Amino acid sequence: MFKITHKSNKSRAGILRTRTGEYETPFFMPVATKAAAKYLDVNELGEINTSAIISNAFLLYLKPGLDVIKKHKGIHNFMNWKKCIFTDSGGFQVLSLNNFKDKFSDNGLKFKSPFDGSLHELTPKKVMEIEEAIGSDVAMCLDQMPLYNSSREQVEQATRRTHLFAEQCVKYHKDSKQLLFGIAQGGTFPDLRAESSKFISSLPFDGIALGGLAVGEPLEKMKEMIKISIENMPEEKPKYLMGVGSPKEIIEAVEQGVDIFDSVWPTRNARHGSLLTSEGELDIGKSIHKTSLLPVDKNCNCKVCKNYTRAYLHHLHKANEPLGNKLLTYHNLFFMQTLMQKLRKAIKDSKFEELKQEYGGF
RNA sequence: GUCUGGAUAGUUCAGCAGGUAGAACGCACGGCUGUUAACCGUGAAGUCGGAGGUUCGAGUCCUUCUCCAGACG
Repeated sequence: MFKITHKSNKSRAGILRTRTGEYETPFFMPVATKAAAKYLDVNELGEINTSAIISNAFLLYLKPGLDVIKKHKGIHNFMNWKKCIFTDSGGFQVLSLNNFKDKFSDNGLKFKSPFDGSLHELTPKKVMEIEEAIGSDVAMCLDQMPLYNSSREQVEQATRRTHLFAEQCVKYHKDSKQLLFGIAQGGTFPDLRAESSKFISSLPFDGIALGGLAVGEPLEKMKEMIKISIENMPEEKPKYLMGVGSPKEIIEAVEQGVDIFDSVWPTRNARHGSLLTSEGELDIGKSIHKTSLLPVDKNCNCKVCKNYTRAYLHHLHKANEPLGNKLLTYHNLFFMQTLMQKLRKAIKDSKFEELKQEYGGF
């Protein structure tokens, strides 16, 4: 299901085969939590060379509910995206949003639905059933992510529990056509990271995720954790760095051997006016762009840069026009997918250093 | 010409038992990373139309002037 086709130092290019096809790595997944990438439809995602997206099993289970998705024979038909879909378990939401009133235990977690107040329990078994019903290409295990700056004891507990959940996810995952990825935790404690990476690697997962990073720690710390994680994972498995990220972080991680990414960073930043360009970030909301006839990025070939001025995009952004969010999101994701394409090529051509130079503005 | 209302941050306005000013937007600068978020945070910016007066103290009360809006002539 995963084949490494090229290597350049520690970075690699490969092919991930799932139920819907073969996808070249490294790749970046736009986040479509509720089966929708905010402001873009599936045609536009395709247009910019997206091969995979990630949705959220937990939120789809609450809304619209599994019966609706089953009626479509799975999420691919439901949202009309026929390429790769990962589903995240929902542990992240319950943990990071305090209005979910979470209650983690070794059995899983109990929570109140924010939509109708109904009580639910997410156990590893239940999460596997949900993800199988949704029919994603890749299911992620239920895990518990410790927040940044948690004490060693808290990280130890979350990691231990994550391991417990991982074993049960393996046990209860039945759909042989769906890949299952485990998630390593360990916070920013090197020994816990190493231990968790080893443990998750010992289970028969199709891929391994590095969880609990990009949660506020400095870049150097994150790099250190990635290094330790990768060293303690088998080379042949695909590695997925969850929640990352910015161009700089992705380049650093690919250099260390990470294959898969997802993040809200480019899309949320787009909505907030922060655009990715060949010269670094550009804040379209600043008044210096108010009358600018320049494109966002003269070196970008996306339809936004080809057709609209900074002044127009500035206007849409300041006027809170939905079209502004759409165009800015489109541009940022185009930038990300172009970056991933270049990374794949650079690995194949052994030109990673040159590429890193090219993106020096970040 | 008379009457009435108004003149407070770049803009639109709030403030009024008289105790040396606030909001929103704008501006500047940060932030955003497994998304229930077209968001969050910080900051700069006003001799309260001018001149007098009453008062310990006036954006707030009185007089007068200027300008704006409306009504009546």
